[in-house]
Amino acid sequence: MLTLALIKENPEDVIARLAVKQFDGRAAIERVVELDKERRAAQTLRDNQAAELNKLAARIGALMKEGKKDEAEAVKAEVATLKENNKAIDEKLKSAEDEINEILLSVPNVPCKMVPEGKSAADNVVEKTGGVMPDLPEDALPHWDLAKKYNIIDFDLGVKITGAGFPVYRGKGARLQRALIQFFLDEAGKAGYEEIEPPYVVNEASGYGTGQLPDKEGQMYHCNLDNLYLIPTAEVPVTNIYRDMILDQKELPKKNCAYSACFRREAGSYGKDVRGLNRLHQFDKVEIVRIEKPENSYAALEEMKAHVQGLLEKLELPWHILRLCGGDMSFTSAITFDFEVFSAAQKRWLEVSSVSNFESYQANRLKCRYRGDDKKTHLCHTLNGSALALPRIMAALLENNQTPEGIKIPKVLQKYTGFEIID
RNA sequence: GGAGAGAUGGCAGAGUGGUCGAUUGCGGCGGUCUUGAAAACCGUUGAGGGUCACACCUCCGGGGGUUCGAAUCCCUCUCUCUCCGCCA
Repeated sequence: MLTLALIKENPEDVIARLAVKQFDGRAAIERVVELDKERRAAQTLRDNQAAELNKLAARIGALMKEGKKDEAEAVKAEVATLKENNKAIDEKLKSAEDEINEILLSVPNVPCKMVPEGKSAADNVVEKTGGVMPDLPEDALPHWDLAKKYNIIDFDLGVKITGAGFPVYRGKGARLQRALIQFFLDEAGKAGYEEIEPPYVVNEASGYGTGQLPDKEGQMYHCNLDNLYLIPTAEVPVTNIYRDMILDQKELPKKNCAYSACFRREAGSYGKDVRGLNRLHQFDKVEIVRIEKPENSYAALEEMKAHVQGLLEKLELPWHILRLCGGDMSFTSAITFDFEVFSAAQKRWLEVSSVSNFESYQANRLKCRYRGDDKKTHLCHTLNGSALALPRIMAALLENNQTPEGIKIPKVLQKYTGFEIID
């Protein structure tokens, strides 16, 4: 959530920046500023009364020791009236605090200055393009047909076992999945990211920490009996490693990577977007997560983008980078770059990575701080990115590399797959 | 699933109603000594709110209660650990 300090410092600027995200925050921000004034006034009052009560209590203690019971009783009466007054102030204080908190949880992160205006995905800006477009014949097959032809992914079997969106990979398909995971983890390791194997199920506190709760509650699978959530991304458990921590600045940056299966309910999805591997309820992903000092977070973001770009180049896929416009960004992000690859038989760009800087928005919820040169605590910046999500990479690889002989495996993966072609 | 124990500052671990925000040890930081380091010794070291800065206030798993006064007593919830059972 946003910090009160940022809001108080320049409410109009916050409102203006929220507008870039197509969020009308005027009422909320103005209310928070007002409530904060009320809260502080009430707090001062209450603190003073508490100080008074503390003194009286100490005096009663002293009087009791001296055996002056009557005097003590008189002071007790005084305390009783003071306490009556406190109740009203306490309630006011608590309701102001609660309301501030509630509002702050409902206000998204402000986009940074580099985020372009825009309402929807149509307004995203293509920032960079690379790779070579494959030249496929007219009768090239989409990946769901290829999956069937070579018997490497069975969607119907997944429906039988679980439901739509839970494909079964088999044979060389399963092997290719494992190869991709291994390749992505190895590359992240080489780039200095410590590998983590996190739990795939998290508690409520972790859901709040990274911002999935309360606003995206319906997107996560929930185990009612234990009140635990299936992770929609490894970002959640990995970032929550740093919840409620004060790091020494010497420990920063923290660079972690993690493979995990990801579970998403994708409520409300429909149509051609969900065909084949394009949108699943369970998929595999390698995620990179960084905890940074604020002054370094944008340099870190560029490093992460370069890392993802490098992966796509090694996989020899045609790619481009989108700078998301305000209206298409997620709730918690300050800036997001999406990487898409071109899936040549579908003739579509598919999102395979999303790299974001959350600045202090997540850190504020996580209470992830570091101690600076001034010996004081400051909020860290958190960042994460997919490096990479598997299904759409798989889709593009299958479609783009299809030949009459079979599907060619990119060179860089061959040592992981142990085969050069799926036939 | 059954039985028991526990939750205190970065960690370990005292503290059972009145200067306890908390003894002590380790760790961290600063210093003395040393060519340097280690050892030893001295000092310092929780977080949040509040203030220009102090003062002051809150926090000993969460919530509620008793009391003039609670880390300490009561209720409740959550979590952790140990043993038994089941099991990869």
